[in-house]
Amino acid sequence: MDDPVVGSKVAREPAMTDVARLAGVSHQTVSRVLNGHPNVREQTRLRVRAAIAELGYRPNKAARALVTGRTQLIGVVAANSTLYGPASLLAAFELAAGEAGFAVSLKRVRVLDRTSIAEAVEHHRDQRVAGIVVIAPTASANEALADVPAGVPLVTVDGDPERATAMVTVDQHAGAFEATRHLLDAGHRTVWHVSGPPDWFDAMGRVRGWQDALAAAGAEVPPLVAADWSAASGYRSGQMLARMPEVTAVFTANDHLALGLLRAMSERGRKVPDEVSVVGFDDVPEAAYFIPPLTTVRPDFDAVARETLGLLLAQVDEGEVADPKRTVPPTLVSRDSVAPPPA
Amino acid sequence: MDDPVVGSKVAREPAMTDVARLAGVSHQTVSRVLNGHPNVREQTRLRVRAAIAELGYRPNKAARALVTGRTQLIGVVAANSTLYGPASLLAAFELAAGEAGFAVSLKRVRVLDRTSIAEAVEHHRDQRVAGIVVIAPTASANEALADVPAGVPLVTVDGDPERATAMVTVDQHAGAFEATRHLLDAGHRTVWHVSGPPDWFDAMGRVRGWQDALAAAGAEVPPLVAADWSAASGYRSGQMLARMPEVTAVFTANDHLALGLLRAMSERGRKVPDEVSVVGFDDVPEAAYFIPPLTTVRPDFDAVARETLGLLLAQVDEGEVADPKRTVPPTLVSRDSVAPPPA
DNA sequence: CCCGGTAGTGTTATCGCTAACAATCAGGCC
DNA sequence: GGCCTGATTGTTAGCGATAACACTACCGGG
Repeated sequence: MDDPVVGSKVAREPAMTDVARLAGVSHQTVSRVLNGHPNVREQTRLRVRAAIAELGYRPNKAARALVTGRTQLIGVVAANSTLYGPASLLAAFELAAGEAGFAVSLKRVRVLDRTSIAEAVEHHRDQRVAGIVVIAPTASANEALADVPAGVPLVTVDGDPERATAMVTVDQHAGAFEATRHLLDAGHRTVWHVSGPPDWFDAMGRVRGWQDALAAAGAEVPPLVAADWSAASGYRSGQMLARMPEVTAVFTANDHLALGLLRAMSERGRKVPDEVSVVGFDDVPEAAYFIPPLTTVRPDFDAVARETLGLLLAQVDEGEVADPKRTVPPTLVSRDSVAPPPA
Repeated sequence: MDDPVVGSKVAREPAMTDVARLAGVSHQTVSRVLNGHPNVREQTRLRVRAAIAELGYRPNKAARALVTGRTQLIGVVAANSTLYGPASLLAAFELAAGEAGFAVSLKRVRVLDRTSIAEAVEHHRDQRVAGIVVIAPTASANEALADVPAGVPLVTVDGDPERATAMVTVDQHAGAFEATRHLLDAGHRTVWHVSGPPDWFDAMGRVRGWQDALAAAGAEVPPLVAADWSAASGYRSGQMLARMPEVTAVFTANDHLALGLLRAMSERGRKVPDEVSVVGFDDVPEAAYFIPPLTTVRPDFDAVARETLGLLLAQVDEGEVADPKRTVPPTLVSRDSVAPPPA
């Protein structure tokens, strides 16, 4: 007897016709009220609203999507990564999209290769999403985007700055430039760089920013120390750099590399910042509690998210956008890991 | 002239009838092929598949959802947090769901309060999701779940262990118990604990595991040091504990607390692990590169994700599940932050 | 007084799919 | 041969919304 039955049929979710019947109007009028159509008498509108409330009616999005051919859904493709940058970006975007009334359908891929990304994009197209956002920080992801047919609103985040398509990125070059100049300004003759993986655009942008800052200052460009994003590789790089007395300043491509480097320096007895200065990138929440507190570059993920959403919605509404590339400058956060070089 | 037109009508996405016409069958037969219905002749099946491929046909999910009343969508509600635990859980779940053929619709909320969660759940119900997963690690989130009407398949992750509803959690108690016992086994007379925020179930479970391990060993229970999850509060707690010579072993509720604590110990000249042993919780990727490498407890997020998905799908298929609570035990990862107490 | 315009509302067709049932055909059995 | 059975396929009727158009008052102007 617990089954919700009315008469002989099982109760189902109320539909527009149920509301219409209760309010004594046609279902079309209910639709007009729901969509804010102007030509509905105030009194009718109120009756319909009351009926909606009474029945607990909720519009069926599938039906609407079927007839309009659109959804209020944004598809996001991201790597299965908990790296701080991508994860923060994702969270910021989901929040921004949600607050703009869009649902976010997320597809994680194990690897950012052509097949996976193509599949994820197809998956979203199957769902008839309004637009797609791809977090594509690697070269392989970039290639995959070539396969995406035009006509689908699509914004790339953290992708290849050379691409002509719609894209939003953190200004890696400016951040790295500023980090490097900050170290030079402290009096260091040059700055070493521990870089991220070479197939990441973020990493490459930071390398170029570093190089350009050195060049602008007329400083010697030391060999690049290639690593990945992990504390482990930062540690290995640090073990090498710690043995070289001429190394007095290091800019690492992210904070976790810096963490590993700090440990290597500490093990070798090289004091930071007295003997070696270090600047990171990302400003992870715990960076202020490294030993010593880390000077680093903070990207504005909220701004990237807002720009991304704006660009995507502009494409949805207008089809094409004139200048579809946005760059968001990061800021330097100064803490205790930078000092003048030893005399 | 660039518009894709055929005859006098603008080309639209091919529908089932287009496939049917090309294959010389009825649209229903196409539907049967798509849904793997048994009674279709092999030859017909092949003709239909060929037509599908030729047209690049993709089924319209909105139409299917409309008629079946179901979707292949799972709604997830999560806080807008980049804390390692919740973020990893989320990523693992999204991947698992995706590989099981489900799309994930994600709704982030700024705060885990009653209103936000209720709204997020409504949002998902509007979308007619097949089921909902709420990552509800705090007391406030737990309250909000009381408002969710029965009948919607729903699984809580990291929620209140006392709740009777479907839930999957990391076994906080077991992890904390093991961490504490590991320190006692090393010879420490007792173990101090720096806890997470008291409104988090994770934090409370870890506190109880710690207490029970001390009680089981007949060790004295020192006062609890209450903190939040941040390295900052770990640092503050560490500044206090570093001054107390009787403190030789500390279990922190997560790795970032441990990081802050390590820095405070280092500043005060208390050597880890020679004078003070430390165990964390989470096994963040960089924990192996703390100074010293951190012994910690590693939750199995992939297993939690799998259990969650399994439980949710079981509810979708069977309505009710007999024993809807799953606990996933974590494992201790031993590194260099634990040693016997100083003589 | 008739006409056209406009506000407000209803009627009907349609989106693309699945469910239910009907129709057809072949083979086996009496 | 006629009938039953099962495999295969087609026909029809919705699902719940929007779009297009039709209809009814009511208004003012000629």
